[in-house]
Amino acid sequence: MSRNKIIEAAARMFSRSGYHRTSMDEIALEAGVAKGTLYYHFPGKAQMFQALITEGLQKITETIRSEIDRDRSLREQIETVIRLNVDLYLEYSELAHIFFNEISNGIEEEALLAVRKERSAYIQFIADILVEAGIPPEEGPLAAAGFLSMMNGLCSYYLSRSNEVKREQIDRLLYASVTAVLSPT
Amino acid sequence: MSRNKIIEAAARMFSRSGYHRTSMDEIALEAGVAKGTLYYHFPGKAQMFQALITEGLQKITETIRSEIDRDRSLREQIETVIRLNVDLYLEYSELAHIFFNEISNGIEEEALLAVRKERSAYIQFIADILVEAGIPPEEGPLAAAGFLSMMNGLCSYYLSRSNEVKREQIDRLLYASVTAVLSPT
Amino acid sequence: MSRNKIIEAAARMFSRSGYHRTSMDEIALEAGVAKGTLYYHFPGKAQMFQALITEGLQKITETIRSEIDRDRSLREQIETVIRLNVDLYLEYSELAHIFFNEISNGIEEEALLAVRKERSAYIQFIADILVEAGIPPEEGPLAAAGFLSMMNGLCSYYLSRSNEVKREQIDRLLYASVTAVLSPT
Amino acid sequence: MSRNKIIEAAARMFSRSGYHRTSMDEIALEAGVAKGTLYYHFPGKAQMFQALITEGLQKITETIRSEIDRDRSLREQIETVIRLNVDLYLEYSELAHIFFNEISNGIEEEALLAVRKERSAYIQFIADILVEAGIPPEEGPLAAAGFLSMMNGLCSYYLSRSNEVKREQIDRLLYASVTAVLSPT
DNA sequence: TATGAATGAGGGTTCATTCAT
DNA sequence: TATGAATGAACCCTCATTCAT
Repeated sequence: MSRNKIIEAAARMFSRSGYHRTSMDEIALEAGVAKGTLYYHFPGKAQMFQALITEGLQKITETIRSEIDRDRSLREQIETVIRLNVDLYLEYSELAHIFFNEISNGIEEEALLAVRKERSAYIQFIADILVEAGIPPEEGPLAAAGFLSMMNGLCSYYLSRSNEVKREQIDRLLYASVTAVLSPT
Repeated sequence: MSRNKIIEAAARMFSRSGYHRTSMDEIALEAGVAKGTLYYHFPGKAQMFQALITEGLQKITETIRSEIDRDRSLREQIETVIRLNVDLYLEYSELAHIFFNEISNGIEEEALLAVRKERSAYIQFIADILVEAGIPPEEGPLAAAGFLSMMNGLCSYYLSRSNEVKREQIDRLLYASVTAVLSPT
Repeated sequence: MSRNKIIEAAARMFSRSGYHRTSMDEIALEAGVAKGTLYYHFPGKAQMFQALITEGLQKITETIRSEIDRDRSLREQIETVIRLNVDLYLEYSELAHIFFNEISNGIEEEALLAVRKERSAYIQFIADILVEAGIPPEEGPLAAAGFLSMMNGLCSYYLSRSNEVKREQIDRLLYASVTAVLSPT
Repeated sequence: MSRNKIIEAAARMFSRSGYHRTSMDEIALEAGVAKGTLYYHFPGKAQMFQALITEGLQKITETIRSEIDRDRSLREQIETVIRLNVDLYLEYSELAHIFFNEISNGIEEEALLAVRKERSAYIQFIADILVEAGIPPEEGPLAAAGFLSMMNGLCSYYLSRSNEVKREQIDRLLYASVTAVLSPT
């Protein structure tokens, strides 16, 4: 079906050039369909982006959840969450970047709200894991937001200076931060 | 002089609506000058943004440096760095957001590089403080990048949910993270 | 049969939103058929409009003719023509409006000509009645065109200002105009 | 100034092809300016149309008013109003047609209201003249609307069948109608 | 007889930038 | 030093129509 081709093409293009730099023409070209086809499947650019985020996050949360279940110790669980998030970020860096940060720009209001909701849900998803790991419940979402942003920043830095930084450092710094928050002095 | 009026107007508008949502017309209107005047003082929008960032950061680094000098203990210095950064972020949130994240969009290459350089310099500036505070030198920049991003995320979250979160929590979480990195287990 | 459902749906939609504001999607939706079905029954939008007009007018002229036959006096006949025309206009205002005026827009040439022909025929139909009522034959069509347009304008005005105008005024003004033309000073 | 060139070009194009059939590209081409220039002078197509109508009507009402003042008898005044309106209609037929009828289509709400207001004002302007000539005040606007629509229809018919109809017939029919309304039986 | 996914030409609009004054 | 009219490439979106099933 061309809907999938479009979603995938859009993910590629957004991840490569960002939301605004990617034109509908380019997405159509990349997907190998006519421009009008985009509008047959999605009401507009913003809603396409929204669908892409929603459907992507669903897969991601499912993956993380199932991987965590296999782990025994708390430490392993946290390490898995970190590892999977970093993996995903490094693979879809630009898209993840948009998801975490760039949202507020020129996206249509309704779709923007939907994406924000998606983001809140993901933050809550991470927060729940942190709470289970021992963080005070009322601080969970904030800590999760901080964790994800930090990851975002570390990965960005890593991608632009991969010669100076090793991948392990990212995981280690994140792990240190998280455990610091878990058992505050 | 018009130049200052423009810089200030641009800072206000960018901070209010973001880089792309702010048009040159709006900046001219806000500054109370004609559109052409913008191009008399700056080669283009990107360069105006760059000037704004450069000049703003100069003031900021100076402020932080002088405030730190007054502190005695290491702990006080770190707390000051955190406090000042959070203060600035909360005041110029959107602008800070752009500075830390949104850079990759549709900004002209050359100016983009210049802004990235500024950002690297600021990260290095924070890194130097962290190194002085005990972090291994080769990890300074990455840790600083992580710290700034985390602050970014925490403040964003705080701004959108100020009823659920207290300002103190931000500082505390940041402090915990930083110290965790300073003395890894 | 689908064809009828489509014609009726189209009449409703055109009457509600006008020819151009009504999309083929909307007609299909209103008719409860798939979009492709429209093109199974009609070569295109314009031809659908044309069919709608042709078939509608046939019913209308038959109605008027049979109603007139029952009347005895000239005065009654004229009053009946006026009353029926106004009734129809007020019921299918937008459609009637299109029929009388809006034809010249973006309708395909051939269908446009067909609709114009229908309109001429209807004008001639009214003209014949007027001639029978005493108007000079060479002036019949022009007078009929004037009569129909006037009705059009009066009804439009009435529909937009129904609180200021009474339905009877329309009929009265039309009657006065017609009789003035019948027996010029 | 190019604003005038644009208004004139738009009047020509709208008058030739109607509002919807005329694209902004065509107007720009006809005016000899770049497309963007249209948007420098007008917020959009609808507002351009609105400006065109407003400014045109101003000239027209002024012309009619000054010409009427020279006439002595009531009869002359009415004849003048008829003559000038018909003249104008025949010169800018399509534009006048749009002004009187096509308004309701795909024009932006706000501009649409403005044009409707303009039309109401013009109807009132004609109504005032009719009232002065003896028509009951509460019937003035309706009669004026009827008069203008009739003129519209007669002129349209004349333009499409100029070989069958003489210009004088239009004026005569209109005069007969008006006087019939002035002194109802 | 009916479907609906796919098309692509065409339309209105935005906006950073230029330049004569 | 400053202006603002003019530009035009780029963009998002609409919609009548086609066609394989």
